[in-house]
Amino acid sequence: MLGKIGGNGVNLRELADHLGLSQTTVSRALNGYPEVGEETRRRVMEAARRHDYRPNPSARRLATGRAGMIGVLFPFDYGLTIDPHFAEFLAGVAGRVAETDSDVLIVPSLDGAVRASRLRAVDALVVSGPAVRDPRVPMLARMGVPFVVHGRTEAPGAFAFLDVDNEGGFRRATEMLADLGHRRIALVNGPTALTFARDRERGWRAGLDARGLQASPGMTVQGDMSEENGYRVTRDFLALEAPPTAILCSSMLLALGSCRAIRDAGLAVGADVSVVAHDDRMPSIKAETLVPPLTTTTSAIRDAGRRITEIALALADGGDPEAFREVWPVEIVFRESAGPAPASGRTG
Amino acid sequence: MLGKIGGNGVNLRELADHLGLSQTTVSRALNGYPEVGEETRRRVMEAARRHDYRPNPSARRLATGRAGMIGVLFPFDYGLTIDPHFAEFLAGVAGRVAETDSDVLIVPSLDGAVRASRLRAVDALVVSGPAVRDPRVPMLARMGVPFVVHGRTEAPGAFAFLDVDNEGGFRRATEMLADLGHRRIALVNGPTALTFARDRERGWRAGLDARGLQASPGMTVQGDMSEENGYRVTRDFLALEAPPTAILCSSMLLALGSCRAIRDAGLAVGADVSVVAHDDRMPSIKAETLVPPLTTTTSAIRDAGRRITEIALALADGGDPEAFREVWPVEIVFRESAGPAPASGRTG
DNA sequence: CTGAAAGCGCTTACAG
DNA sequence: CTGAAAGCGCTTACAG
Repeated sequence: MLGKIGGNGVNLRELADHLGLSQTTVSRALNGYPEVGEETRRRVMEAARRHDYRPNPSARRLATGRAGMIGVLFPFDYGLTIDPHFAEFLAGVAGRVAETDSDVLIVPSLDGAVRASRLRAVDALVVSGPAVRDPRVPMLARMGVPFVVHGRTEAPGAFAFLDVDNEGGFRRATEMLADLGHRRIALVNGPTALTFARDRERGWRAGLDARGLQASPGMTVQGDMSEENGYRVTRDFLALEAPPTAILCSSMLLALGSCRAIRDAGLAVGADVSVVAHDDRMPSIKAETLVPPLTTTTSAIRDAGRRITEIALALADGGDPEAFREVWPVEIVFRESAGPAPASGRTG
Repeated sequence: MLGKIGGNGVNLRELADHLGLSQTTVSRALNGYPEVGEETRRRVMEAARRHDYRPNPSARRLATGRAGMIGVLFPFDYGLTIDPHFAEFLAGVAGRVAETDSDVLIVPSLDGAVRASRLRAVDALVVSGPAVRDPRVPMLARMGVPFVVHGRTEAPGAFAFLDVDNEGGFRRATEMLADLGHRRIALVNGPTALTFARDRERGWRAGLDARGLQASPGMTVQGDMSEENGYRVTRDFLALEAPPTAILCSSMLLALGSCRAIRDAGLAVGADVSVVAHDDRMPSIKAETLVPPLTTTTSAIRDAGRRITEIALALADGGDPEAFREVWPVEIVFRESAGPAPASGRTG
């Protein structure tokens, strides 16, 4: 009883019996094999439709050895604050998978024997939100599951990944701010245990360095990617004796909080304090419609989800991981939230 | 080759041969059946560990008839703006499922024969973000797949659901604002094709009605649940000849935009225009840390995800859908963003 | 173009 | 407490 799922209609044998054909022929007709007679195929298709025949996925998987599923591993810090960007990323993955005959399996964590065994149910895995030292990557490599990482990690081996150029983007943004006369440029970052945050900090340092500026330790803070944290951190920055005149934020939500703190301090975003944020292009927060519109480093996370799924699909088909190591450029979109440093800011 | 997944270790037969036992006994030992000898079980467990034996999920599913998977249907409006709340909801679902030996399967849409057939791979389904007239619900009922809806829908039949009292929450919030002297209370809502938005509008109307106020058509707007839309709608409200003195927002993101528009207009949130928002308790935007802290109607969407998963699990075990029809209360948390109507507001 | 049969890797009555 | 055997519902060489 329990085992009967989905109103359990007919199975292949019953359908074949009904048609007076063999399971072989019916199976071939249904799966579009060329060697089936025109008329036979028509009859089979028609009967399948009429009896609402739906093949048992487990049986098919067992017979073919293909799971027909792409797994998605939650971001590394799952459990605390699930990053809202993940929804957008997942939408990209699911949208692409929906164009195939596979499905998406969510794998919250790799802990536990049960969970690990479940990985056999998957043709390839997408690892989202990797940490700099991410234990999941060597674990997957050891298990021999094909996988592709959204971002990078320090594990040895030529695993597949798709990353955006976080370091380059933040380096250029920092240089741009320096070129606008800013001398104290702060960075409100995510947890640097995560690769994207580590790389953005590197970019920030490199940018300062390139312009002969000091990366003073008090000028970067890492933490939650929340509106609240953006506010709190910025408020503290502005209370400094020598406050930053420009602030880089690792997400739009952080930037929203940052702008709020700036206004609360009676300052104007853009004029008194410049703000540049990284924009993953979540439709729910648009940089161009804020007031003032936000200057951003940007890359569409949904597109990354789509592309990474294509890689996962290719790996599932036996593709070579080394062939899939992509770094997408990060664009800088200049809007009004970034401007020349105020006069007082130049004297540092 | 292709079919070989996850480094394909030993299978049950090989493990049994190696141990000099039957597949029957090994299977029973592994699955914790009581009739296995103490010593035998130890040997089996040990060998399984040493050979990294991981049972083939498809074979197990085929044999037992249980999929070991809970499906999650994307919200109705998937494809356009995927609601960031969905990430939080999914975290609740995935967290609860992870405590079982099942997994989460994402089902973006019910379109297409392939997709529909995939539903057989699932023991029960969670339908998120239902529309008032949601074609997916009758479709699932017809197919006989056990399912539970997050929210309600108008389909006939005693399907399982878990909803929060959107109507009651917004009714009470509206009454509260009216009791504070507000006469023009606006509603910035999501698309009323979706049940939660329809119900909140109903609550708003009921609240106005209860206090003898008119629900003028210009005082509610539905649309995207984005920061931008909150801003745009509120800006338009404030440009009215008789602008609202209080605004209800259907999400925190809308409220963020709304507050921004209010401040842009040179007005103070709380003093000049009261704002009340619905808070699903996304960790990334906290009502209590905004300035001023936001008065909210609130219910934790992650908890709903957990509970709805328990319902889905129960349905998968043959539970009666009629036994699972829950409406959770919506609390009102009073903070500083809502206050008495300004003097000019009382004259309407 | 069609079919009989083996096989995918498990679980589970049934028998001992 | 253990095992031989059937069965879950497909796919796919192999033979014709």
